[in-house]
Amino acid sequence: MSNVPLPDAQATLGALLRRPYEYLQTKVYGGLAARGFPDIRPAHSSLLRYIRPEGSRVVDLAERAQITKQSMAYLVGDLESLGYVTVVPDPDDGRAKRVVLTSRGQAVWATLIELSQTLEDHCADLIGTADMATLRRILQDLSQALGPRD
Amino acid sequence: MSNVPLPDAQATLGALLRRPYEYLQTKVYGGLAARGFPDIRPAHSSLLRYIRPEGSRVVDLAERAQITKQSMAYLVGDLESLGYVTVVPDPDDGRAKRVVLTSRGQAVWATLIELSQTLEDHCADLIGTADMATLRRILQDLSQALGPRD
DNA sequence: TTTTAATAGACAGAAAGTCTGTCCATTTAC
DNA sequence: GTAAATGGACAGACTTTCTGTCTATTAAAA
Repeated sequence: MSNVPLPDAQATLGALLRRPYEYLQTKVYGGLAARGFPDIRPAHSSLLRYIRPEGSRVVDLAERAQITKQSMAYLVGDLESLGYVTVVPDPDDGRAKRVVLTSRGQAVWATLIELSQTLEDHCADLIGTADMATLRRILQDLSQALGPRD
Repeated sequence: MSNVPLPDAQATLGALLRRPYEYLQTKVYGGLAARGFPDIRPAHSSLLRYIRPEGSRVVDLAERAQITKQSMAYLVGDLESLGYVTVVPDPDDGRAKRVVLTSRGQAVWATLIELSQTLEDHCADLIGTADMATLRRILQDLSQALGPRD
């Protein structure tokens, strides 16, 4: 009687988005490991995605990554101990510090972007460049429509 | 000199996929909480996504969700203690057990699907039904092209 | 200008969710 | 009928997140 799980949990929009997202995630972090950055983990992307060239404060990073400042502070400490970032005092605010990428941090950042591009090119090969362009366009429209922040 | 973070980590395909994915995730679990299921957490979706009406074994769930059987066993134990699933012996295999949704589990499952559909409809309103259909079509093609499993 | 608010971060502790490693019971294969 | 494979249980660890509290400093208000 109870044939409940069948309108297919695999056909939701969320499921469709998850598949390529996890593919990219796996390939990117695998690629980083293969290129000499085996200690960079997915959690670190919360910092790497939002850090600015001139350095960023912990609160700002936390807010953009949508996690608590304590969680971001943990990631900063972790990446600091791994040699990817340094923390320097903020010249404009005695309370604050700035998180800055070391040269190794810049290297990992550049590799991240390069891998992302390569992976996207691979996907474009699979579905065609026209569809990839359309996919990007629609996702961008959707992001915009969802608002800059919830 | 070092203007490294600027080819824009926010413009990658991964970033574009993440935005709507996290939106859906937030809204779905918020919606579940609002509808009387505040104890269902995102991690539980690894089980809820793959459980079958006739019940599923832990190893099967783990394999489909791409986590270890120990991790899946943890989720099973958790959902069992919350009253969403029960574990019954597998009639065909003395070693095995079957994880089965309780009626409350079926209720949360149905609510999950309903929320997903409502959210997708909302997105379709934002970008138009034509674009939503195209988005689905392309994501489905991409999933297919990426292969059934890595 | 002093007092009060808000802000940036540090520290402590806890919890969720994942992993590895080991073990037993049962089933399948030779 | 023994050996290998399989489903699951148990123990322990680690990562990543959270809440709560605290200090130092800055900004706002009196």
